[in-house]
Order: sequence, then structure tokens, then C-alpha cells
Amino acid sequence: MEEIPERLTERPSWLITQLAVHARKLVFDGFTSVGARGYHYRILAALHEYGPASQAELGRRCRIDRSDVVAAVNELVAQGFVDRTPDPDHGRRNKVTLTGAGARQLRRMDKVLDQVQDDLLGPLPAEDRQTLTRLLTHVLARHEPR
Amino acid sequence: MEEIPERLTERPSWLITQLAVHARKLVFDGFTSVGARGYHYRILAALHEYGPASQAELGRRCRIDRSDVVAAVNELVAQGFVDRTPDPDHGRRNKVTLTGAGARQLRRMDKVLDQVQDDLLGPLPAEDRQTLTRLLTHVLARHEPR
DNA sequence: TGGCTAGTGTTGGTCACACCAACATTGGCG
DNA sequence: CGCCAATGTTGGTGTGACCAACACTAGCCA
Repeated sequence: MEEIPERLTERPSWLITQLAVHARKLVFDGFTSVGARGYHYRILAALHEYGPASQAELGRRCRIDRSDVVAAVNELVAQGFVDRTPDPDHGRRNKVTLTGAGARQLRRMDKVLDQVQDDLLGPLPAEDRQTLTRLLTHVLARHEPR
Repeated sequence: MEEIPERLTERPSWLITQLAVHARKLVFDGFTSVGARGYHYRILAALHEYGPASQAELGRRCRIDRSDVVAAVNELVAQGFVDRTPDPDHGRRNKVTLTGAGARQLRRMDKVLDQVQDDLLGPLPAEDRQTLTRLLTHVLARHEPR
């Protein structure tokens, strides 16, 4: 009954940002159920895929600001999901390492995320789902040049 | 060179939320150049399309929380883009009305947004653009039931 | 060798957006 | 009439994305 202005609904920027709102809520709820949030997942994923890394590297790979990596790693350390040790070669640099518990947490979060995809895309046919993913990937790539 | 973990890039929820980050930045920059922000546009658009409304109505139509409508309308009043008068029929209710300056501001923001769509979707062929819009609309509709 | 520059970790802020709880007030309905 | 729903408002929370500044280190190059 309460209609949204057409100026909004017909613009891709509205569709994307509003759908992102719902996606973030689903992700947030899922991650909350395992005591985590988005930044944690990104960092655990990067550590699992590329191995131990400095905080600056993590920030670049995860698209997280250096300063925000500090806080997230602090929390992950407190939960025992990563270790932070000074890099012996590089004086100032830290080496962040995934722990066994961290890998298990990552698996839990993966399961949560898989469920989220289904909730998010709902009854979208597999073909449309693939098309959507392809188009989004293509557009996003043009905004992440380097 | 700095690769993003596949776990992220292959998931639609990541694609949508990350693309939304870029969309928000484009919209933010554009709106900033005319001294406004997202909430302002939504409210001006709703007033233009449906005429004067109460703040609660605006909130429902624009997907903005009641409490946030208060602040946004305050700002719009201060800029002279809307008028807020007590509803004569309804004691507690306010009637928010678009002014001439508000309508002009809305047109400015419309132009900004049109440019943003091009920047956002880049060189996506018209057909793909339409497909993307259709799919996004469809998925979003399932998350906005009523 | 000395000095500058780039990179690193850290602190401490800002902003938009979304959302929630509480409160006083008011209208309308049973 | 009395209760419930709706309204406007205040004040607070959380995430995610940034930015500026600082101290320190490494590496380069003149």
C-alpha cells in the first residue's frame, strides 16, 4: 500500500543499495549467531586463502582500512582465531596467522553465508542467478581497477 | 596484484554489498556537490510524487525510520526545500510540503543521479543493463513484501 | 654514510545509513 | 469512556567506510 517513489525504484543505484541493505541484514544476523561480523570473515578468509600476512596486506586484500584492521585483528586475537606476532625480518611489521579455532570459525561462517545466499536470492532460477552474478562481477570489476 | 579471496568474490552477497559501496560513494559525491544527502532526495521525491504527507508516511514510503525523518526534515526546512506545518485536522500530525526551491533542488538531484547511473554501470550494454535492472527489481521485491 | 621516502601499526576521530527503545500526546474504535 | 494505535521526538546503538596524525622502520639513492 505504501508505494515507493518511482524515481527511486527505477534507478539501478537504488536497487543495488537497497538490496545491499537486506543482504547486510541477513549477513549480520547470520554472523551474529556465531559471534562475529563482516570484517572478521574477510580477514579469516584472506588468511586461509593466502596464508599468514601483515595487517597492511590484509587490509588491501579485504578492502579494509588499515586502522580498521587493527580493531578487527584485536577482536580475532581475543577470540583465539588468529595469532599476532612481530615479523622477525621486518621490525615494525606484524605477522597474523590463522589458528585451528580460526579455521573452524571460518567453516562455520561459510555455512552461514551459503544459507544467506539462498535467503537473499530466494526463488531465483539457477540461470538467472548465474546471470546476475556474472553481471555484478563484471560491473564491480570496472570499479576495482587495480 | 592484491587479490581478493575467492570466498568473497564468488558470493552474490559480497558482489551486491561491495557494488553498493561504490554506488553510495558516487551518489554521496554527487549529492554533496549540491549540498544534500540520500535521505533528502528520497523525501523530496516522495513529496513530489505523492504530494504533501505526514512524517510517518514519508518514512514508510522512503524506507526511512521515523526518527531519522525528523532530522532530515529539519535540514530540509532549514534549507527552505520543504515546509512543516501542523496538520489542522490531525492534532499531533505534521504536514510536510514541497516548496518551489525544493522542486528545483529535486531536479538538480535527478540530473546528478542520472549521471551516477552511467558512471556506475559504465560501459554495460543497454541490454545487459536492462537485464540487471530486471533481476535486481525482482529479487528486491521479494524482500519488500508489503 | 647520511638522509629522505615509502610503508607500517596505532590512536582517535568523522560520516551515512539503518534501527531500536522510550516517552508524551492524540485520534479513533470498540 | 477507556483503551489501543499512531505520531513526533529524543537519544542511543551498530556496521562499514574513511581520514589525519604520529612514531617507527626499511630501503633506496645521492
